[in-house]
Order: sequence, then structure tokens, then C-alpha cells
Amino acid sequence: MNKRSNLRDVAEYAGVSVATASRVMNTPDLVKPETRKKVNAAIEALRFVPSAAARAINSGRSRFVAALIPTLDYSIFSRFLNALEKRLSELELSLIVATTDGNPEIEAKKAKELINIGCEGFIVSGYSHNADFFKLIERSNLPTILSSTSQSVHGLPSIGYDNRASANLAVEHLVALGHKDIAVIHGSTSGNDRQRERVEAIKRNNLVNARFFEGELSVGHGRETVQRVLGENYAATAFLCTSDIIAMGAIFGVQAAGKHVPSDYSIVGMEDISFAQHSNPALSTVRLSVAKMGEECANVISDWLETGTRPKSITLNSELIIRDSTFDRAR
Amino acid sequence: MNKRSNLRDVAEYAGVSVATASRVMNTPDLVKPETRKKVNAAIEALRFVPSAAARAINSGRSRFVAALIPTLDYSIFSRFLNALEKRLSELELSLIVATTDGNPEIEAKKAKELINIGCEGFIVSGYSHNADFFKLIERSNLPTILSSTSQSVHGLPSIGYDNRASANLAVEHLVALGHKDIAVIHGSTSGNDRQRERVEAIKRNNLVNARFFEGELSVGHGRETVQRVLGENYAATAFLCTSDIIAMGAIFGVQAAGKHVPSDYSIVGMEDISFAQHSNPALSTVRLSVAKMGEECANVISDWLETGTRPKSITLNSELIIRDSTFDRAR
DNA sequence: ATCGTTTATGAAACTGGTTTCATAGTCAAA
DNA sequence: TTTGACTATGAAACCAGTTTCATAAACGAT
Repeated sequence: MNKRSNLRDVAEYAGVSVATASRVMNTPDLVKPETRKKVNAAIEALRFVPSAAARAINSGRSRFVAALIPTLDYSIFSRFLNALEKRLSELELSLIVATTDGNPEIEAKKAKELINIGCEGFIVSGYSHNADFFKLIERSNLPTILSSTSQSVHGLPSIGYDNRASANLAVEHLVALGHKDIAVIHGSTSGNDRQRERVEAIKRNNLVNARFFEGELSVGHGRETVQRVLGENYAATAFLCTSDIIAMGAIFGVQAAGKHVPSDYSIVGMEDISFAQHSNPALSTVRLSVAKMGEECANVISDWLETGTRPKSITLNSELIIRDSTFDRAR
Repeated sequence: MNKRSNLRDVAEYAGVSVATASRVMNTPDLVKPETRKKVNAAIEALRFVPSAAARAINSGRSRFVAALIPTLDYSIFSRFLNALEKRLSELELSLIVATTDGNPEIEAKKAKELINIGCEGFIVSGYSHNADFFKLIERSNLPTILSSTSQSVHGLPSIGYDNRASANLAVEHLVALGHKDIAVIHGSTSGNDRQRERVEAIKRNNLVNARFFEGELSVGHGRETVQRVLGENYAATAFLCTSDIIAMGAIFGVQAAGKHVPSDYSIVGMEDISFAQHSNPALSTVRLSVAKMGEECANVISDWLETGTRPKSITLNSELIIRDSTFDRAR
């Protein structure tokens, strides 16, 4: 295995100085065409690939940012990252993905490693993180954006939807349709501030009688919870799910129990996944601007890196999408 | 903005040489505890964070690999990346994600950029890539694994499921149930070798009369195609979908047309997404070892990086999961 | 023919670490 | 008291590039 050739090798092979060889790569206009040709031939012959590290050491920039997210296995995060990566790429930044399983210790540990390998900024989900994490961010002074939330902490800007307002949109929709007894099926609130905010918003609303069912963010949780609830004699008329994936499970659950959506039970979700518009019935939901959030995060962090000035937070609007899974009880 | 401090600053502050400061970071045992304490105090005081680039320039390693995938927006890729990242992280490697939209030119362009920023290896999906890409890989000599396929090209190892065999599993299941006229709903075969392999395998099977419907990999495509097919008087008795997401749409489509799955139409999918086991009816499908693939890719590329020896290909097994969306016509 | 201005190039300094090699200091054994 | 071995440390070389600065050659204008 003959080791990789460097600029010195290229310069020697071409019979020029390293400075000239370097110029051919960066400012070719300053080099006489004839010389340029010789150097390019040397590059070709020696299969020269410049070292990123050496380049980074001079520019002081690695040109990559990291996203710390709980998992890639939820549509909301993968859709977000998809948009984020696309826009970052246009801005000539690369994206490192690190998953945390929603565990703050893992998050802090990975953040530290990422700082060590030279990432220039962070995009994290939610606002609650442990002390180590915040210390790390403060110490390293790296641009950091809180996403999926409109809460800002430690002076860090947030780019996301308002989880309380979004949840309220769903509640108000159900209230407007005449629902009072609502079963709320949600994800774990302990390690997940997005879920917690949504649940809290619903709890605060005193126009409804809500009962809360916590479990994982999965189709199975939605389905099983509905089947359990229908088995008891708890008289809910609607299921408010703080995630579409749970809502889809809820639809399946109601149908499996021989009941009908929406005439027996109304169901609302949150996010607007691709399934929502095609299911039977099509799912009423609160659309979260997930892709927009990805784009904005990319724009804002790029700007932050270029200008060095801390950006303002952005709250993206959520929108109630009324489809066929909710039903007016007054009619 | 006072610029980041470096090892020289630390050494000066602590009243030692850079060499000693460096030792405190890497081989602390060689430094007298007293001196070590002074240096650590300096590190703390100056908020020193070592430069990754400078470190990489010496070790020659950046410790990150890149995944080039069409999109993060398909569950199959995000599940794959989720497992990949998890395992890579355990192996102390970071993951850069680059999406290509399934466009070979974008792929080659991004690969080039990734090489420039110093990534140590690639994991790409499928086996068909353009000449530029292969030239780049050959020239840079970077470890590269083809995933999601069992085809190996240009001497590059593949880690994935056998798309033909997987498709055959689905066809044979339908044949065994007495189906002969099958509508195959699939994704685009032009830019997607995984879809192409599956479709080709089905075409080769002469026990069935298949008609093919191409469209995007989406719930909508499944649903709309089914509704169109049911509108014509094409007498299919089963829908074979080369992706679960299409299959879910197909179920919705059949039900929306007032027909029943599986007694009127059998439906099989491919992948085994989380929806499959919870839908009504639960979806029969061919389970692809997506997570396993992620883990293996991580293991193998790590090994390749450590040992420098090109690994052998791995074919992961697919498994037919029979649930309730397929029906024995003989009964 | 001479002067001033470009243009093209190279030597060397520089980035921020790691590593080698030399040396001063400490301690125990002869 | 001298020798040998070991510990702790620093000077300087090194990695692979970029950039500054000086200089030689080429060119145009007087």
C-alpha cells in the first residue's frame, strides 16, 4: 500500500514549488497556463487528493454541523433532517447525524465527541438538556439552535413550532365539534419536552374533560390504548393523539373494535405524515412545518457561522387540517 | 470575540512547554501530577478545546464515514441510518449523511465534496452509480460499501438483502395461495436498482400473469393505482407491492372502493414497516433486515478502516411474514 | 536604452497539534 | 562517592496544507 501523495510530491513531480502547486488548486488564475498544466498532470499522475485536515487547520473551518436528535426512526425527525441536509448542502455545509435515544447523558457525550472532531455548530431537538450539555455549548461557544420547540433557554435561539399552540388547535377543533370527553393518547413526557408541552396545553384547557394515556410514539400504542379504553366504560367521544403515528393506530383500533371513525369516535393527530391524507378515513391533524423547520435551521446556522451574530428565534406556524376523522356531534 | 486558545497559549499560561501540555492530554501518566494539575488549570482557565483538524493531520484519520442515500424521507433509509449511526457511534465513528435524490450526478458531486472534507469511507445504496463516482472511489481508494443490494460491482463489497429473492418470496406466496393474475405496483425502476431487481424477478416468474404499475414510492401511489385498476375491468386478484408504503395505500384503496382485503383482493408488501402489523388487516409482507443491514455496514466498514483489507459481501436473509392481507383462493 | 509596472514564482513562515530526541534531575545500588 | 537506571521535561522536527513577502522575468511606455 503506497501511501497517499501530498502537495510536496506533486510539486516535486511537476518541478515547481509547493506554493505554486497550492495556487493551482486555489487560485489557478495566478499561475501561467503552461505551469498549471504541468501541475495538473502531476496531480493526475500521483492521484493526489488534498488533505481536508490540513486545509481545515488553515481556514479554521470544518464546514460541518451536527444534528443531535433522539432517533431517526420517527418520521418527524427524518423528514426534518431530510430538509435540513438538502439546504445545508446548498450552503456548502455537511451534516453529521447523532442519535441520542432521548437520553441527555448520551446527548452530552456525543456533543463532546462532536466538538472534538471539529463540528462548527449544533442543531438539537427540544429545549431540555442536561447541565453538562449546556456547559459544553457555552464553553465551546459553538452556534447552537434548539429545534422542534419555540421555547428558548440559556439564550439559545429556537426554531420550531409552538407545541402548546399546536395542541390547542387540536383541542379547540374537538371542542368546536361538541366533544367534551376526550382521551388523550401521547408519548412519554419525561424525556420529551415536545410531548410534555402538548400534554400541558391540553391539561390547561378547562373546556374539556381529558384523560391521559401515556406510552411510546408508535402505531401499536395508539391501537392498543384505544382497544383498552373501549373495553372500559370510559365514555370518551374523541381521541386526541399528540402524534399522527399514534392517531393512525387509534383509527385501526377503533375499526378493529367494530366501531366507526368518525361517527362513533373522532380522532385528531399531530404532524401530518404522508399517511394522513390517504387513510380511511383521512386523518384530521395539526400540520407541523417540519420541512420548513429544516430549511430554516440550515439558513440560520449558516448565517450564524458566517456573521458570528446570534440569530433571533423563529416560531413556525401550525395549521389545522380538517379531514374526515373528526365529526360534528351537533349535526 | 477573543479567538480560541491553542496549546501554545495553554503551555505558556501553565509555564510549561507545548510538548508537556500535549502529554497532559494524551499520555497523562508521563507527567508529574503537580505539573499535570497546573496544565489542567490552564486548560480550564483558557477554555481550551483541542483542534480536530490539527489532531487529524497527525493521525491521518478523521474518524467519520459518509452515507450517500437517495432520501431520508423513506422509512427504509431512515431505519437503516438509525441502526448504522448507533453502531458507528459505538465504534467511535461519526456519520455524515448526504442525500442524493436518487440522482447519480448529485451523488458523484457530493461524494467528491465528502472526500474533500476528509471522510474515511462511504456507504451507498444500491449498485448503480455513474462513472465519475466509481472513478472517484477508485482514485481516493476509500472503503466503500454498497448497501440495500446483494449485487457487487467494481469489486466493491455489498451488504444487503437479495432484492430478487425477496420479490420471489412474495410472488411464490401469492402463487401458493392460488393467485395467477397479479397487479404489481412498484416504484420507479429507472433510477432505482432495488426496485428494478424486484420488478425483474417478478417478470421472470412464468407462473403468474403480472401487469406492472409504476409510480412513486408513496401511500398515494398505492391507493390511486388500486382505484384506477379496480375501475378498469382488469381481473387481478392480488396486488403485489414492492414496498410496504405502497401496500398500505393499496389496502386503503381497496377499502375505499368498497371491496375487502383479503377476501376480494390479496395484498403483499415488502419491508415490514411498523404499520404493517397494526393495520386492518395486518399486512403480509417480506421482511427486509434493515436494522441488521445498518449494524453490519457499521461493523464491516470499521473493520475495513482498521485492517485495510477489503471485506467480503454479506447477503442478509429476507423472511416472508404472513399476516391477514393475503387469502387462500382455494379455500 | 531606461524606468515603472505587471506577472509568475519560490523561500519561508504559519496553522495547531504530536512525536522524537536530548538532557537535566532523582534515586538506588555498588 | 561514583555509576547506572529511570523520570520529567523541553527544543525542535514533523504533519500537509496556505499565505506572505521578496524577487526575477517580461512587458510597455517614455
